[in-house]
Amino acid sequence: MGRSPCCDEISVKKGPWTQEEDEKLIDYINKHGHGNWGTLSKRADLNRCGKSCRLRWTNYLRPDIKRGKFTDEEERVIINLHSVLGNKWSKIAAHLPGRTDNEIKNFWNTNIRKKLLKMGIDPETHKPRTDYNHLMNLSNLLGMSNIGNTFSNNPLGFQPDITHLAKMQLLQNMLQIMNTNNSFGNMGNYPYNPLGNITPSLNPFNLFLNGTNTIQTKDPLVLSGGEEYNMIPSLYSHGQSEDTSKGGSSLESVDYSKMRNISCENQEENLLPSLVASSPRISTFNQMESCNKAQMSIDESPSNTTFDDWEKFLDDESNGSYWKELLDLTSTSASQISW
DNA sequence: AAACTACACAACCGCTTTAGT
DNA sequence: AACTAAAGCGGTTGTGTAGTT
Repeated sequence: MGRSPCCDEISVKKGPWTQEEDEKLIDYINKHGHGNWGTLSKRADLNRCGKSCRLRWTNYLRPDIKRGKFTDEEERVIINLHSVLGNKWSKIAAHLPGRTDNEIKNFWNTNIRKKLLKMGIDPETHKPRTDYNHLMNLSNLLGMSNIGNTFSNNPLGFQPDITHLAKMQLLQNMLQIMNTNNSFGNMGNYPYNPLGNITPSLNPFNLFLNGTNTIQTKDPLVLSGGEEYNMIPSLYSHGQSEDTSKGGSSLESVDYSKMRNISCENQEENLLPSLVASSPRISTFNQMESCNKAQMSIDESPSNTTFDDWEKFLDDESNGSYWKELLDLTSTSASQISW
């Protein structure tokens, strides 16, 4: 299993490919196929490393490569697959005809990743972020936006969707924490109690209610989600649209039901927008496959945009009293946890 | 207009896996 | 089974460009 000989031992050209080089490579492969990449570079009169030739061909020159922006549906597929497969770009790419692993990886790192972070979702675990600094920032944001809303002229310049976003994130994070309450009750399994140094009177939910942050910590507190909690709301949980599943899309059919760790028995009770596995990579595929596909809502709920359902869910109630009620409820539940 | 910044994407690097002997 | 070369893969870096100050 030795390493392949390094190209820099030979004096080969590096850096961006010229049009002339591209033409030589395309011309050669069209006539002879690529065969051995190492010998190809010499035969095609390219002063390039074989690896470089292969990469240029597979990532750029191949005729079946799909160019242009990723569609919403492609984005959704990528996110869903990533939640199951992790950074297995080539495996993800296998489900997106015409897209290369490199392209998907770049798209993820420059686009989706940031988008998820902004929404309070950890792009690695696909769980809501639960570090307290993040929650406190949201809390402050909410508090400030409430102040802003009391003035007709909105001196802080907050836009409604900022408030909206902050609420969405708060809700997610609260649900995440509530879902982990079993773990808190059994902290013996954890190396430390993440909330051990917060006194009961400083129940974070009470702080969120007021939009204030009175906890002073030097270091960020990180909550461990543990392995046991079940379902969390997802902002991107829809699988393919109906159109796709009927073959209306060029995307290869993806059977998410075989990939996800979904707690089937709780499925019917859940009134929240559709859900995604909270810790998919922890679960085994056996568990995933034990779920009856018929119980899955993910492939049966077409959505125009990735986040529509969550937004509808949040928009359905008038803001103030609803959120107060919800937060009160959440606070009560949370207080039963040993803070 | 110049300098700076952020972003997108192509390409490289080095490790792992696969296939052939 | 052991070894090697080639291919595959994922993380990282470099570069061009658009947007902002």
